[in-house]
Amino acid sequence: MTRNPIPEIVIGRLPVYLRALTRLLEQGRQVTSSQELGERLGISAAQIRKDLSQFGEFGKQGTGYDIEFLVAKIQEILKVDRVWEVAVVGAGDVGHALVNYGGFHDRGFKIAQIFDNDPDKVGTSYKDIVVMDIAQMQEKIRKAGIKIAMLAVPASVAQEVVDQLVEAGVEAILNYAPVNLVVPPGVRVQYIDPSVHLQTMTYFLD
Amino acid sequence: MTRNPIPEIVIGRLPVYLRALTRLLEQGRQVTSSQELGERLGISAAQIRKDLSQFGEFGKQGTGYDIEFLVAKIQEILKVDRVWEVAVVGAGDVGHALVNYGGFHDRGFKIAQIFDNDPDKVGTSYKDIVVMDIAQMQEKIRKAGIKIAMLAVPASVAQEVVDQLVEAGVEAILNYAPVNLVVPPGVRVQYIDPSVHLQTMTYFLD
DNA sequence: CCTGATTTGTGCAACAAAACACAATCGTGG
DNA sequence: CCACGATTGTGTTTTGTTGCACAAATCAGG
Repeated sequence: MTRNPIPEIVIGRLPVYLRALTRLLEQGRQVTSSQELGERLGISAAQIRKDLSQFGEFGKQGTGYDIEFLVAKIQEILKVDRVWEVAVVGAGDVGHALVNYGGFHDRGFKIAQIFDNDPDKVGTSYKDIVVMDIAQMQEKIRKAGIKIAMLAVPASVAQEVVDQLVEAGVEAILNYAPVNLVVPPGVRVQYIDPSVHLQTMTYFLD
Repeated sequence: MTRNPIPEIVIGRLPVYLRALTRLLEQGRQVTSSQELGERLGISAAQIRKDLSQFGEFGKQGTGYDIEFLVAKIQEILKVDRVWEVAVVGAGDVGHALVNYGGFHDRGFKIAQIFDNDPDKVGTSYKDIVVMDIAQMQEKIRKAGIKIAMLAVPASVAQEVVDQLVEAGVEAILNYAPVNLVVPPGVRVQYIDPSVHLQTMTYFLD
């Protein structure tokens, strides 16, 4: 039952469910329950059931959830039942690690383009992808119809690059630069800043 | 004024405030308001005021907040008014990028130890830190009294390493491995998984 | 010293999320 | 083919979070 506006917090949990379910599949499991999943994720069983029920009835009473089926459903909901081309901006250590990372392939993403403004880097290859000049970024992204970018540039130029990305049609940005970004409505940003993550934990240390 | 149990969601916003305030300081600003801060962060002014008021009265009516003072207060609250030694486990691309990253220094963290199980990597230096064998991890971490670790190992061994870290006294883990970790009460985990972050955004794409 | 423009801190109301609890359903084993 | 244990989906209750609105405080200018 595709209900009206699904809370964003629910959407945020789906990738976590998906990751755990995929792992169960790899372990040869065929069926699981909200209880088992909840124990593994530290989430209540009721919450998992309610989250999933927002999108349909995927389980069987008395039995649980067929993992393969549920994985397919969540992939469909999250629109990762396809492969999205992604652009990486910034060919420093982070950009390098992202390009080398093998984990995107099975999860709906493929790094298609890399950009940097350093002439020494432009033209070199990361894996089988040639680093392009950031001056060509907008044209290349628009031409390829890329909607997703990962931003791994210095904080000082992040906002400027974001403005260009948005103008080129990008609608989802994973930001590794340690600054808040201002984007127009309809464009989403997710933040990865190790210091921020660490600082949320130090509060609880002695 | 209520110093009792502060909601975790509030704690999670403080590092973001801190980052923005620090940036304002760098720009030479001395005073700001909840309204200005809110506009920059996409958060309501009321929320910022309420969050901060959980810890004390840091602003001045009619004037706003003295940025330097507020930065100091938030650093104190988050316990990043000191420098925490951090251990990195896994000397692959991610571990490498973390060690090279210059952004920890001013934000309360210092990478003090790196571990890997690859004999080819053990003994080599990343920056000025020598990669140590993971076999010595528990001893080294315990001896140094390290409470914070960043985990950048393959998913298949992540839980096993975490168990060792916890046993060695680590209480906060920033996990780059794409798996959910099970930890005892009192130990905190934060997750960084680019695919998960991206998948929360694809839902909203066309 | 008074007035008006700001801006904080907060009580209260509105909204959102999580937990509870249970009828309905399913599969199994006797 | 019946009874029982397991498990879902969901209406209701409980708990938590956010937004609103305003008194109180502050400052600048005349």
